[in-house]
Amino acid sequence: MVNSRFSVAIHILSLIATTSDKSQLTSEYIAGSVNTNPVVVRRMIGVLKKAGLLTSQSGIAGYDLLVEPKDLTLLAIYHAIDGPEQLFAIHDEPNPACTVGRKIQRTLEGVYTSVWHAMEEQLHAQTLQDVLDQLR
Amino acid sequence: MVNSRFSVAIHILSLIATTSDKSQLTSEYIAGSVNTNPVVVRRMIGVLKKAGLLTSQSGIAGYDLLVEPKDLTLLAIYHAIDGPEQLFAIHDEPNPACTVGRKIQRTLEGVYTSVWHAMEEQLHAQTLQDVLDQLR
DNA sequence: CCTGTTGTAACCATTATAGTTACAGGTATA
DNA sequence: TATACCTGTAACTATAATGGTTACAACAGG
Repeated sequence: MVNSRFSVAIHILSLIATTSDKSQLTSEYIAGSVNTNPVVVRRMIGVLKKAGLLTSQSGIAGYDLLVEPKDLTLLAIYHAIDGPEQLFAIHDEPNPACTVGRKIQRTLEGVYTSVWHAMEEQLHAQTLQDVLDQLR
Repeated sequence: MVNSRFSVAIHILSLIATTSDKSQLTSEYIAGSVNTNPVVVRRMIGVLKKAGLLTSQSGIAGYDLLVEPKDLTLLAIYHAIDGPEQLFAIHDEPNPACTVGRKIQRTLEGVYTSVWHAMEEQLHAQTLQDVLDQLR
């Protein structure tokens, strides 16, 4: 199982998208909703900021989305947090002297790539707005 | 990224399917091809055996597949090794007092389930025989 | 100035992973 | 039977990832 950063990122973006009172929207408040530490939130927000999904100003509470929720696909969020594109690890240095060992890595890469593409399609088909609609 | 057990399992099954000289097929030989420790191999084989994919006999070298490679889907292998069905972790106990926190878990579960189903389809569409064909 | 905030670096506890040692017990053969 | 080789499994360990935490510099606004 992959880490929970993707879930946390979606949670944070949902909060930013739905909270009207910006002065309320501090990293501490967000951390209270996510149930984690404010630093974890600020760290994640830093990543999302670098990816161009939102802005913030040092010293001032509040964050602003730079992309409309309906235009922000979950895949874009996934890329923003630099989630792994390979879901399954492939063991290192199988024996090249063996027929199987020699080609297994390339073969598995092919398999996993097709799996990954299927995932990508799903993530591309859903937007933050879809998530917000389901939170109602 | 998930662990490499799935890759190792496919590697092991490929070796068993393609090695004609059974007396050669020891856990040490397999470990040499996978590039790991014989105990890691035996441990994995124990799991595959419990799942009914192969047989072995204590004390005797060699393993036998119980399912034809063309009938063994990668999804079946994945289930055999009890791979996670949830790819992304969801953070624990978001704040129920918050609109987002209250519903985020269920919403994410829905999203991740659709993603997982897409993956399942891909894994179901490929068999061990397909892998063997690519190893040629 | 004082309070509250963001942005980061640094450190730590917990857990997962896979590698390793050790050994009990089965099998085959000289 | 003695020997050699194998499987099966428990137990331990080193390494790395994850996420929580402390600490503090820098900024904003009353």
